[in-house]
Amino acid sequence: MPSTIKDVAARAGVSLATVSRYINGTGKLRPATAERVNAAIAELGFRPNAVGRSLSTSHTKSLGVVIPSLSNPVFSDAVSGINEAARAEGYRLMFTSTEYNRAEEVEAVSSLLEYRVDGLILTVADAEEAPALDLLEAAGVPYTLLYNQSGRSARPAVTIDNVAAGREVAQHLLALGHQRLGMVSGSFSASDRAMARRDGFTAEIVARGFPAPRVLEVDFVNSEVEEALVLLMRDRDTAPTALFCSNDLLAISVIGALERIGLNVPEDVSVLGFDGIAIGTHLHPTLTTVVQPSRDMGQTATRQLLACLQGGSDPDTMILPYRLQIGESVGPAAKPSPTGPSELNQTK
Amino acid sequence: MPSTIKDVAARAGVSLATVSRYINGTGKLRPATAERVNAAIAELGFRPNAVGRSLSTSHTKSLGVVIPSLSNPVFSDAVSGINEAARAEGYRLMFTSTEYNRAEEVEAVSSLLEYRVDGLILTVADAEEAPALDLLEAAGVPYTLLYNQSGRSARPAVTIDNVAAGREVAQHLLALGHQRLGMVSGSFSASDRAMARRDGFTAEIVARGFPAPRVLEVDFVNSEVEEALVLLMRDRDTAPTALFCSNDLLAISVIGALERIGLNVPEDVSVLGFDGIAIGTHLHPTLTTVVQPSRDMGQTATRQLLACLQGGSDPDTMILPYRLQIGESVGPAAKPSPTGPSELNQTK
DNA sequence: GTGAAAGCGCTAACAC
DNA sequence: GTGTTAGCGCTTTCAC
Repeated sequence: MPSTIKDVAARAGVSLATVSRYINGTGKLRPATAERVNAAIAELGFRPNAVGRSLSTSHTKSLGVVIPSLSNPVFSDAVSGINEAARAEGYRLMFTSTEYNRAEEVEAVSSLLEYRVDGLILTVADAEEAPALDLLEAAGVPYTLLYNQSGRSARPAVTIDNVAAGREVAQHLLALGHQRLGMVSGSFSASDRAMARRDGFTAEIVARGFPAPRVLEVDFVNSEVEEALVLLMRDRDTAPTALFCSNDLLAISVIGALERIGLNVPEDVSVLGFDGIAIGTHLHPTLTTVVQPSRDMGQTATRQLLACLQGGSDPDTMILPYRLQIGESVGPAAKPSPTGPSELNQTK
Repeated sequence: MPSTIKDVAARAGVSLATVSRYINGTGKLRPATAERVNAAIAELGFRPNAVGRSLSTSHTKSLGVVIPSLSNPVFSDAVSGINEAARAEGYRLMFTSTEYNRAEEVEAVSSLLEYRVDGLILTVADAEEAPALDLLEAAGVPYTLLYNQSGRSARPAVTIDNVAAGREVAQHLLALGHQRLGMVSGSFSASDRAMARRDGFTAEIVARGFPAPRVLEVDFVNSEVEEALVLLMRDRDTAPTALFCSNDLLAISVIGALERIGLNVPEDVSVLGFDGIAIGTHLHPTLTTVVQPSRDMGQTATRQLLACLQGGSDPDTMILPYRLQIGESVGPAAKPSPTGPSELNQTK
């Protein structure tokens, strides 16, 4: 139904090739010709068909984006950055969220490959074990990982040093006098970065001669978080005095659950998050967290990928800086109460 | 570089048409033939080129999505819903966020039109005055608005009744004894729904014989919010005792600013938000807000649009239910303090 | 400076 | 059942 280059050519009394040249600015047109073409285009409301062009040029000027979820601001911020950087270079985004479903990863990538995106940016569950990435490599389509901890597999990624961040979190907590530390994480199998944070955290604690942290792996459902926490915190004399959460959303859940079971943050337990989502500074207590430059990471990944598309080289891994942001949710270790441990769940 | 149908045909010793039929399941193949084709596809790692198919069929199985920003959970939730519903029907998403920039709206739509998306879902600044939509209509590409208050222009939309919601907010506040009400909104020119909420809010208040609310229109920058609030709240005897914010993100800013200038929520001022973003229930005080079924709205819009694509009919407007959710950020009107108005900014 | 024509990968008549 | 062929809308040699 929309008009084609052919219609424009007929109307302007020139050939297809001339119209094409006019549109793409390739080759010089006599001013008079250009004017006639221009007029024809305007009169017809002609809009070049990118599908035809893509078939002909074998590139689509579009990028695939695959992320686990949009509900976490960490990802939506990154996508904002991707969007901005892509648009600046005239690229469109084909977007998919997998909802943390690994099977979706390969389905999404397959589909994006059929659409012949020029490159992709993605966050997968586990960069070491990702059929979706193998697919991409087999297809020879450039991509760059975002957030993923691409360990020994050496896959191109824009990320932070999650292990170092985990260590720094441990140091911070230890420096505040906490001796019994714990970690609460979402499913490790859905997040290689959570694993890396745990590894750094644990390593540092052990290296300093403290007992390895108790690690709670929870399915991200509120009720389950609360249940698990009741168990973990039952005996205040042995329970952790500080909890490192693998991400801010989880930290927020944890703080809520803790308060519901009668524990105050940070007086009774300190809670530290990860990601640095904007809302963290508006909470009470404000979140202490490791902030990742999400938007910037998205932009960087995109620019890098785009550079490779023009240049031909393959993307490299880039480690961006993180920053420990001090909030109110972490305090100094409480001195053991002289009157003995306080009771939990006094409501009953 | 990737293999084509032709390669597969050659390898399987059949014609292009046969391979095409196999892929699309159109027409019957002799089992033996099907097997050979299947083997050839596997051996070659063949993946059909959607660009070629689109050119041939003149549909792309892709939907355009244009929203103002991903930073507001209201939009990222909607996009999640869109993503889910689209994927269920085998459609891909071409995504753009305009960052509340109206010029971007038409640029995004133009570009999406070039890519020949089969339909679009979008939230524009103002549905009454949107060149981007005129473009779409001229092109005859089906679309449906999301969140927009498509007033007399009768453009197809999936939304809630923002006017009624505004009225209900007013009733709620009035019922709690508040007599001087205020509203804080982002730029009205960037949000027809904010206008509608204000209109309903104001109309109800005036209809009940109370003075029209003071309306603050702020550019969404924290410092500006605080400044404006200082002015508005200077004289506690005449200042509003309850503030209706046009969205939750703004409400959160407002609560923060209020506390910074020494006013407690809800003791000194009640604050009511709009949208029902998930984080609202984790704040202190928890947000009282009008919740929109964002994810559901995204899904509904998508399903409706998709139905039209198959059916041929044009999308209709659907008004979904909203729900006033009571939180702690709104309390009963404070009795005038017997000792006179409290001082502001006592910190200095 | 401009035109003619081949071809990008696929689908859909239309034959056989 | 399966093959042939003509496009879909565009870009791009290669002539002129």
